[in-house]
Amino acid sequence: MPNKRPYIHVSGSQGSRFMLSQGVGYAAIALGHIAAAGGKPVLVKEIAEAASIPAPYLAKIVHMLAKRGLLATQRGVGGGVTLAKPATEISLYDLCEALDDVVVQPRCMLGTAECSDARACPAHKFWTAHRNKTLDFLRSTYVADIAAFEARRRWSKPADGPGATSLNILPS
Amino acid sequence: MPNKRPYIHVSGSQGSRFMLSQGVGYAAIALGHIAAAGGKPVLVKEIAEAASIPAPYLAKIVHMLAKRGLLATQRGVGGGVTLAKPATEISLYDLCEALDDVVVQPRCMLGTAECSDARACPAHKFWTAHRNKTLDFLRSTYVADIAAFEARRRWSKPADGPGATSLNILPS
DNA sequence: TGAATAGATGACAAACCGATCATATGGTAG
DNA sequence: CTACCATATGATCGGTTTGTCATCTATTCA
Repeated sequence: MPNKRPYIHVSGSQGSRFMLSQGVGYAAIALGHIAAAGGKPVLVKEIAEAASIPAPYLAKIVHMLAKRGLLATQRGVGGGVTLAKPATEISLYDLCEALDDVVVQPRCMLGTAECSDARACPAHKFWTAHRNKTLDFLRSTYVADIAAFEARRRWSKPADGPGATSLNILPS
Repeated sequence: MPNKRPYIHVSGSQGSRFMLSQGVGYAAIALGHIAAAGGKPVLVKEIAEAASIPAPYLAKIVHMLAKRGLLATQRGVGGGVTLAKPATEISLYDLCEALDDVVVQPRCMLGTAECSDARACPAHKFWTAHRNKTLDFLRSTYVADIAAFEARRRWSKPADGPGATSLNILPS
């Protein structure tokens, strides 16, 4: 339905620091779709069309997630993609790990190589605490939450106020 | 002196989401050095050697910051780089803006194009609050703070505990 | 004027991410 | 066995950031 692309399509790496990689974003939405299907295999093509994600690229992400044990794929007629474990047991953090997002690697905010509690950069104290909050969110947000959020939004009025934005997905 | 490089040198964009760009990190440390010189012009080469930053790359960053009005450069004998305004008036946020770091651009955590209060992605509420804290830190941390932090660390024992890590640079 | 100094500038390479295309491979159904 | 379907896989491309190199230009000083 939406011919306006719901993703920021950027050729090249283009940066985008301070957000998850595009791949993890795609994965999060895709797994939400798969979870919503309730165990029935879903085609990569279907997901790609529904979420306006480039299909060949999504196929590679799906393949990687299958290799890492988060998805199960089945070729041939009647095949498709299913979750390899319950939607309540796959967190955003798991997706970041599986897709090697840099957010899971401890990095200095300023890029210094030797940055630790013992030898801190000027931003170290802030960044350590801030990063922990990021990881807490990723570890406590599950594919099930994403599916529930998307399902709820589908019943709310689009572009609605509080109904569309108050969700249990939000810690603190 | 340090032949171990204090920066993570990565050829290529390599990602590094969830930190500032390498350029902003270099700029922050470089301006700390310049501020510490107390108004005397500092050579790009000196800064580069002291901080183990690639000199030609630093030269470009310095040039950009000069174009944006944060630094003043002077060629010829006795020349070098000085701050164009007081160290207490140049924030990390200013550096990010001048160097077009993506942190200053509002972006959805999951990369969706249409993400707003009205049409939120599952991470929107968390991310909005989290991002505001990031910006608060950047806006309230100044080149003067960096210079002071580096100066203090120089007097502390290297790799020391609380003395080296407790600093006024940390909000909350 | 000429030499030395120091930043300015442009060309270019490497690495990575996002994306696309074509083709191979593994399954199911008849 | 054959046709068809759906994922698997590899080649390739464009764009961005980071980094290197060579050269130009501006300034100072003798």
